[in-house]
Amino acid sequence: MDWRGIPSLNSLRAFSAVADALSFSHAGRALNVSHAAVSQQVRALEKHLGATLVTRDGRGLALTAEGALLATHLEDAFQSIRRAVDLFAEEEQSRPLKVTMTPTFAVSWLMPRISDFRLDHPDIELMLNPTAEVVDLRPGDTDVAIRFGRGEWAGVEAEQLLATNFVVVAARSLVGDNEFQDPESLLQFPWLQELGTNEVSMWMQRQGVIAARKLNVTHLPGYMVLDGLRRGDGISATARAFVETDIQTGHLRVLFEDERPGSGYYIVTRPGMMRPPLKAFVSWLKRHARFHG
Amino acid sequence: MDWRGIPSLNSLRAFSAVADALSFSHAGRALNVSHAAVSQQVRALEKHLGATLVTRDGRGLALTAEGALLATHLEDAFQSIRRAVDLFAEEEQSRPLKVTMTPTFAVSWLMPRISDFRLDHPDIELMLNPTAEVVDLRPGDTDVAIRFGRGEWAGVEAEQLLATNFVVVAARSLVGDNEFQDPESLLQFPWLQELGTNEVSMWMQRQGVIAARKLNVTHLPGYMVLDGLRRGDGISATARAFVETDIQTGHLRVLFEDERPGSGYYIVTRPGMMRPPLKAFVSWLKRHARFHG
DNA sequence: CAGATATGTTAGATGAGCTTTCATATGGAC
DNA sequence: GTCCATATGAAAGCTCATCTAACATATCTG
Repeated sequence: MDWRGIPSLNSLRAFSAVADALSFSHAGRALNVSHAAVSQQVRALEKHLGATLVTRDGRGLALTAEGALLATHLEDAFQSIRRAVDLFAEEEQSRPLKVTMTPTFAVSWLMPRISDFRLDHPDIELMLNPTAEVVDLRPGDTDVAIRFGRGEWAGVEAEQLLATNFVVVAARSLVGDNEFQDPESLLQFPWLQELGTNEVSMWMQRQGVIAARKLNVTHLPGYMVLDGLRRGDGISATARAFVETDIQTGHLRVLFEDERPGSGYYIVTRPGMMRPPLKAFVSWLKRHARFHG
Repeated sequence: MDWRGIPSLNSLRAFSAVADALSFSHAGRALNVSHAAVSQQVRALEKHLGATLVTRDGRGLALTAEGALLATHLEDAFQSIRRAVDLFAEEEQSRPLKVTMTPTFAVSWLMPRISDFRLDHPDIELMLNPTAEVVDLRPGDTDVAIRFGRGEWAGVEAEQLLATNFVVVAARSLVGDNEFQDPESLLQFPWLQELGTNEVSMWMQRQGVIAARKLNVTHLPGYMVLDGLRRGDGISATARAFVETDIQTGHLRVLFEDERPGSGYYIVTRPGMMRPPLKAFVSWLKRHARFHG
């Protein structure tokens, strides 16, 4: 595209509005400027093109033959722009909002609240992708991820949604009331872990327990881990917030707790502008985190 | 057309240029601005639309899916504008230049010089309309008129091309060497006058000679009047400049001369901008009036 | 690693485009 | 005709959108 020789777009717009309204005053109102502004723009355009586009006869205007010619083509062009922008906005508005998160978060936090969001924003189509995999936030693909961590990811924006520690918990029915000083002493019990993750063995390694191979781990879909944990099928590691109630009632026991500052679930988005549905979702998340813990 | 909600046209243009060049720097060069200007415009557009349009990765850019969508439609729209402007300019350039003038002026002044104009501007198509009728300068129709008078016409622009008095002349062979003190004494001679005009009787009335009906007038096409005058077929009234040579040689005699300030031939155009071919013609006229009288 | 070539970001300059104001022109109501 | 409502025209001056300048940073190439 060669941009040379094209008159100021604003003057073209002004003229197009004038051709439409056949009045500087009306055109000015349509463009939200004064009649004088429109008049000046049109005169500038006439000067640029070296031709008379409108004839002024006192009150009222008329297009010259040349003006009419230019106007018809310009009208098409500006309507193309209109359409382009409208189409874009519509696309932005209606494209489903893709959210990814861990299955545990989905089951324990998001699903119980999600109908409220659908009620608030019936026009926003949600696509939830609960998966243990860390999904790329590619533009045009996933809009937002909810991840556990300390908010220290490069190249993305992270805002804490839920502050909670990472805990190793088990049903009292499984481990009784014994005190466990040493993580190694937990190797005697069966463990539950989400398919495709290895948080347990990583935690063990962090604690200095090397014998990961000795672990008796049952891998199962993420949404089943908490149920198994409560039933006493095994020990597991999870965010404390999701089992807080069970801990309070004494049904579950906290065996070890990672107390690292900043631990919790984060809203992770691409840097830059958020499209309206994403904005709505993020602010809904934050509102619910404040009110309902 | 509803103009609300459309982002700044300049930012749309900047983005379109970026989408085309896939580089702020190149786009800036194409738009004749700095890379920073383009960058800012695009960022403003992203803010307005609430979406990320381009991803910056160090050196080089890439459009997001949304950006690509918008860009394709915008490209069409801006090319429409391009076409509209180009078409207009072409039309302006190639539409024949319509000129009207009196037949006398055409024969005596314009035709002897016109081939020079065609040589200078072979691309400009000329349409000459030599007629006694006073033609309206309607936009899109007649571009310029050459009229005799004193430059006092309302609603048009008039610039003197040729200063010359209005004279009543006759061949010496017709009227001899007698002195004529009184216009009335000329009634004895035959008169020549252009078809469709009555300048002679109007001149008579201005001189206080009422008996217009007594005039012996031969009406003939304008381009034949001067020839008849020189042959001695009758007295006529005309602009002095066209018969100056005959007067100098003594072949024609000036019987009366209207010495009113400002008398002459005028270039008469519509107020406002002149399209390029008109500009070229007018300046050619003035150049030749200066050099060749 | 140095050099060339991108983009990012900010502060500050500039001018396109605007509003304001007053003058003028026109048409309709009376 | 006069008055009033509603146009455009022209000029002065303001202001904010837009640009440049300058420097920092990132990436590819030789």
